[in-house]
Amino acid sequence: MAKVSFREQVLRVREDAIVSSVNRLLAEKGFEAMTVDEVAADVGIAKASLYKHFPSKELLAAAAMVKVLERALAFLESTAKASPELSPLERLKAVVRWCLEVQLAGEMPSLPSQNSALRTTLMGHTPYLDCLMTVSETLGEWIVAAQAAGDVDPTLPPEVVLYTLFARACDPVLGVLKAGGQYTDEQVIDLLVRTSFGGLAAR
Amino acid sequence: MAKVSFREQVLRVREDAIVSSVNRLLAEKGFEAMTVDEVAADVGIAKASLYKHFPSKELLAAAAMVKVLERALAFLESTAKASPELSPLERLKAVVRWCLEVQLAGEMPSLPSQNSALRTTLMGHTPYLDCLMTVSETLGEWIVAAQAAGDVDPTLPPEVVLYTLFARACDPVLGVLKAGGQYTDEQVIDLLVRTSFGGLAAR
DNA sequence: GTCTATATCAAGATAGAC
DNA sequence: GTCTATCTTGATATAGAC
Repeated sequence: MAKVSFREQVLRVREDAIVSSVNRLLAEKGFEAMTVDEVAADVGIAKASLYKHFPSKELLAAAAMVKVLERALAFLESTAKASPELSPLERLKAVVRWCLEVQLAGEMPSLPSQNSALRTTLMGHTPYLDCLMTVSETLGEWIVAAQAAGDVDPTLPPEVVLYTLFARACDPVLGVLKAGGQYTDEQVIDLLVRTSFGGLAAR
Repeated sequence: MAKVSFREQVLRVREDAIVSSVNRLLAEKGFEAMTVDEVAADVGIAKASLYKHFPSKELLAAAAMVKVLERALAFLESTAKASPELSPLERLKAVVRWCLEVQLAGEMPSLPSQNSALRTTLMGHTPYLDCLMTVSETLGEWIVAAQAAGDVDPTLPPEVVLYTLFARACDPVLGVLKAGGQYTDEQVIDLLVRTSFGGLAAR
């Protein structure tokens, strides 16, 4: 029993290493440009071994998405727990800030919404769907609460707000500003949080 | 002289057809998923003929980008000319609206900012750079004017406003709302213009 | 489960006749 | 310039030994 558990732990650690590599490579190069050979080389195992753990490139990406969604979920829970005094709007801002930080750290996998093989895999991947739904529901509650409090525009459909927040996870403006090199990471994040919630128009 | 001109016209028409196909396929599937075979089949010519016109897949994409930038430029000029009474802010909103309309029409090519071969080609493609610069300069003037008029947040760096506007050309929220099917095209566009300029927070 | 070696195939690009 | 046929490469995936 102990031996089995040990082996399972070793497996888990290895798979964690794989998913971490995938996560980083997905963030760096995107799904199409990332090759399975690269992943194997990055992890330091043979490609065939990799395929024993994850039977396809699409499932590799799915695992990476699950991992980042679990991280997001953990952040949501810690925010709700550790900072109950924060208003729903402040929480939503914190979520966007977290998204941008993860992106800046090169840990936000970006998947093409157009790739159909990948889409099919994701739509059939229960852990992914579960995580995505949980995150969406939590954010949805915060959004509705923020609207009720008069902090988020109540005339916007909540789902539009939700999608707009999700889109911050792959906002190309972040990379452009970062590449420009004339702002610190903190300034870039502040600018994007401001434009997301405050808009471009003067108040 | 007349004969040469005629031949050149035929060539131009053919290349226009090619670029139109590329434009549509890029909008539909993205750069990586679009294959040169598809383009050739769509245009109705052999692949080798295609390569006589455009020596690489990257140059095909560059031509598509130039075409859409030229369309954008024409829109900017017609807006400035036909509607001199519009405020700079209203013009900027019209530009975003135009971007979203082109996207909804399936005519907005979307290129991955990560692909390095493509990036290299674009950065060496003078017509592309020229068009991009002209568009950027025109928009930049409108942005500064809108800030001076107190309509656009004057505390935002103009370039941040510019990049945020450019990003509307590949906003994933558009596709998600469109796919949801519960809004008309006009409603989707209105929602995105509102969130872009007004932000998510209540006013 | 891990490895080396290989099958398989899709896609960018080209040769050469007309 | 257009075509058919082919080359070449790179990448997903697998076979089979240990």
